[in-house]
Amino acid sequence: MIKQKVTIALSGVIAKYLESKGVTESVNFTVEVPPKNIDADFATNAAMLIAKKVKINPRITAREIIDIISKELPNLIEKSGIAGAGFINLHVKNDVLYKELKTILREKNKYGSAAANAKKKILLEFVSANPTGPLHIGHGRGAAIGDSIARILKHLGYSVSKEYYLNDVGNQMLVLANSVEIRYKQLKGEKLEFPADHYQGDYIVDIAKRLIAGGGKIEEIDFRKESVKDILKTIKDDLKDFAVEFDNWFYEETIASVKDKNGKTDVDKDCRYLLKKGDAYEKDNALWLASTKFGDDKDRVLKRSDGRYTYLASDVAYHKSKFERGFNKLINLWGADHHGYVARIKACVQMFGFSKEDLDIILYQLVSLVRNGQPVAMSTRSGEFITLKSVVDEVSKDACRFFFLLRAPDSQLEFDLELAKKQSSENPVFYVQYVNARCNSILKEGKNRADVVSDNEKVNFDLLNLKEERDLIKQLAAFYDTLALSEKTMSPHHFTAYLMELADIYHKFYEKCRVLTDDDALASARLKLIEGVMIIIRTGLGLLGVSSPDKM
RNA sequence: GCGCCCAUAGCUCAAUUGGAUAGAGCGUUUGACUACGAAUCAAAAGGCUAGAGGUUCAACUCCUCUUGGGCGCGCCA
Repeated sequence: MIKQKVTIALSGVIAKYLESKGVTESVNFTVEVPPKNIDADFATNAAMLIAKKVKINPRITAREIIDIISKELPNLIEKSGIAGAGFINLHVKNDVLYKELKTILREKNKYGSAAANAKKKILLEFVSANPTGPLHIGHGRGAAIGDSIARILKHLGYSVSKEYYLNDVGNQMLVLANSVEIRYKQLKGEKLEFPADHYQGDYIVDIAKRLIAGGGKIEEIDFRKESVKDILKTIKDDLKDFAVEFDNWFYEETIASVKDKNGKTDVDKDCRYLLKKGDAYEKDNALWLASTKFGDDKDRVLKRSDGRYTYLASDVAYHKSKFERGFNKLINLWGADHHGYVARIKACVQMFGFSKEDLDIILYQLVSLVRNGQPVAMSTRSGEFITLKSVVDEVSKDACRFFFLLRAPDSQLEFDLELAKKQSSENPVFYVQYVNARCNSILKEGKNRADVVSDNEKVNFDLLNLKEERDLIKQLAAFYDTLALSEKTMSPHHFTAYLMELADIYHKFYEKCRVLTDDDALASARLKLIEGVMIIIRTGLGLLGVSSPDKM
């Protein structure tokens, strides 16, 4: 958190400067890592922003601020200078870097956590694919992004619960049950036509086969329950192989079918509540949600004129239950094809007395599948889908997750199956994992030496003063910034970029600086640096759900 | 027709959310293993950030329009 320290120290300096100029308002300056060609650790745009307010040349303002910095922050800033239109470039003292490295060595995989965040209870809902078939590759992207966001938020100290919402009632389930039943009968020798609008996949036949193997009379089989159970097991297994586990599986049945002693479901009660409150109304024999009151384009039907509820009614009750269970922050990760749904759900949480900021909806663009440049059609109904499992089996869990997390959620992702296979040997994930393997070898070798010092307090960190060593420590500390950025943007892809850059800096250090030199003191210090690299690489890959093998 | 997302190197994508000379990987070309792992490193080539205006000291980033793609717009889920 070096950058944070610099930022805090600078705000003090700048407040002082503004006061001396008689300015009462504050400026929203930034501290950033300058481009590679600039020789400085950090840069701030403060002078340019202040110059505008006090109407002085920014370079003069910068000069005056630098004077205060050198007087006030001698323990933090080694030197500073003016560049370009009025940037202030800052070199931090080496001691600051060493102190941060020691913090990493001490806190290990907890580096970057903030205990104060624990009181925020977050419910992260993702995947939530209908249990009508195995997960396909698009669900895989959602699973990778959602799981990684959960890991990042947990690392930051938040209390996070991962939830899968299961649409186990409704029309689709009847079609599913019927699909299995027809296959069942066909297997039993009945000559039946299989309807074109039913689920075509082979897994339907597999379920029917298992039911036959289980014995029992056809009249006694609940095809809906059995099919959901079967498919759910497949989904859970596939997710597990993808290193994704949920804390809770929320069945739609519990709010839409389960009745209390008065014969009412949660959906009944919530709709009545909204009607009473005036956020729902009756028209044309149907019950409408007055979502336009909260910015939706049009009002939506909750209950059809024939008395059946819509899918939305369940979803309204579901979101109410999220808050009722004590969560004060909701995050929904949806495929971009659901974007039309955002306004109405945002409206409904507000009807229940929460602010629209309490619900964060992240949309991820769908994956378009390509094989050798030819688009592959993806539809659960057609049966022509590529399952998550097949891809994971083909390119490995680590490569698959890393690949999905390489891109920002809102960029469309083209997934070429042949390319993915090819990348199993060239994928950047191996570039990052290789760092860990190399470090591990060195540490192992280092343990054979009796002369190295392992006590953090006795190691002379001052010996780490080459550019490559400073760069490496700075990058380790930037783990902290990457966490903050990922939280702010709700996107894990910053971590793949960060880790690749860390790997790059490490490999350069490796070429330039031999760790196990004859100089015991230097070897000891560099071994500590290696230890720090391993901590960050392992923790960072862990946030992506990617493993860190010691050998490759 | 309306709405949301996107357009950056030959390909797939970044760019610390408005900062300095727009960066990686793959692919192409050239070099480096007699010390800790060559799954690596060093170097070259590759760009009018789709186009046109505007705001700003500063625009890939914000605003307007145009073009071209993806998705959505049901008393379906």
